[in-house]
Order: sequence, then structure tokens, then C-alpha cells
Amino acid sequence: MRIGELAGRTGVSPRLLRYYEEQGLLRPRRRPSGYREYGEGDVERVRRIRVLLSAGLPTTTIADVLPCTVDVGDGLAAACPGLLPELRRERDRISRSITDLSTARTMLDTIIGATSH
Amino acid sequence: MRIGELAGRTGVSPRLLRYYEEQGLLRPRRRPSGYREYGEGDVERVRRIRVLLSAGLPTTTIADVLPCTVDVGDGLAAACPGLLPELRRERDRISRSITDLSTARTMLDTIIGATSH
DNA sequence: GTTGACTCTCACATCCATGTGAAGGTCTAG
DNA sequence: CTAGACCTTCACATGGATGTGAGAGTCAAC
Repeated sequence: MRIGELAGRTGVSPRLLRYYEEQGLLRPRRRPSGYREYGEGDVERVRRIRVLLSAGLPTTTIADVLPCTVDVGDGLAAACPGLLPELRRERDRISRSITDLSTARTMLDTIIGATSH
Repeated sequence: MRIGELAGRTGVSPRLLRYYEEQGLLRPRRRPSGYREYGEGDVERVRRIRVLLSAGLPTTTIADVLPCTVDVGDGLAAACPGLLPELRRERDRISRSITDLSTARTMLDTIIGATSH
């Protein structure tokens, strides 16, 4: 499919899809015209990129992680032992973020509760 | 206390403390010399700012929220009914962020689990 | 006094995902 | 053949918290 369709199906702008390619996260084929040609699998791939990106992983780290993920039904398999330290670091960072967000939410809930009696 | 001490006790750089003031989050007194003079309560206030900031609230929103919080032991009381919609919106946004982060963490855990057998 | 640590203001830099726009090629339906 | 939608590359803008540095004033200790 071309970039417009992938954009439509993922909700990610063409501009960003090109940016992800520039960052090494996507590698579409090219038509003779120069048009990018994406495969079906890229829909899921973009979804994963979005998940990791929204979790605060930088594109460079995502570029390391993606090649290590292989589809297994709706799950993943992977085998990049060298990446383990970084993966654990990111997971821990995410856990801390969740803790921080929970703290903030509790604070807001307290205020909301006190305000609405 | 002066800015250096507050910075030391909160772990927040003087630069940021001045920035928070510029954003209306802190209102230190001034000495005749122009030096900022902070009160004890500002230590806790800065801590709250950090919590909300790390949860992604913009300083302008924090500026709205802070005046509505009154110390009650280690908790808060508040009474700004007009702020409720925004507070709820932010809380929901935080909840979504937590969901997103959990999804990403699960993804990383799956990869980590698959990699380390 | 003088030195050195601290403070002041102001201004410019950085990060990095994301937007926007210009100038121009490609494809498809009529 | 042509119009219009889609695509290409390139470059510059943005936002918002944060860093950094310059030039100058303040204060405490010796």
C-alpha cells in the first residue's frame, strides 16, 4: 500500500511515517516512481512504534527493539540477549513513570473529592 | 531561605525555581537586595509542582490548581468548583497515559521474557 | 577591604516528535 | 490530454521544560 493508506489505517500522518523511516523504524520498498510501498505487516509495526513512542522510548531505542520482535499470533517473540540491559532499564523507567502518574492522579483525585464534597 | 537552599532541599535547579515563579507557581518575597526569600511551605509546594509536572500537566494548569490546594496534614483540601472539569480532564488523561505505559511495559516484558527464556 | 560564593536579570541553546509549506513529479478518471 | 489527488524531497517552525553563560550586584568571613 502507499503512504496515504498506511496513514489512514494507522492514524499516523505521512510526515511521521517518513520520519520513522528516516529513523530506521520502517523500510518500505520503493516503486520505480519513487513512491513508498508498504506491506500489511507495517500496519502492526506502526502500532508497536506508537505504543513504544508514547511510553517515552526514543526512536533510536525503538530501532534497536523492533528487529528483535517477531510476530507470534498477537504476541511477540524475541532473541536479542545483548539488548536485555537496555530493555530492563526502559521497563524500569516506565514503571517509575507509572508510579509518578499514579501519585499525581491520587493528588488530583484528592482535590476533586474535596471540591465536589 | 534563599534560592540555593530551596534548590538543595528540593533537587530542583535555581533556574527552574525562577522559571516556576515566572509561570506563577511560586511567589517568593524579595529582600531589599532583590534576593528571593522562600518560606518553609515552598519546599512542599515545589514537591507538588514536580509531581504534577512529571504527570504532564502544563505549568499554566498547575498555576490554576495550586491555589486550590490547602495543607491538611499530608493531604489536601480544595475548593475550586470551577476547576472541576479541567481537573477531571487531566485525571482522565493521566489514566490513559497509565494505560498506555502499561501496554508498553507488557510489550517489553514479553520481549524480555522471550529473550531470557 | 578583599575574596569567593551566592544571587540577580537577560538571552540564547537544546531536545525531538511533530507540523507546515514550497516546488515539483506521478497516477487515474474523465 | 487534463484536472485533481496523491506522492516526492527539503527546509524551516513549534512547544515547553530545561541548560548555560555573560555581566553585574550582594553578602559573609577572614
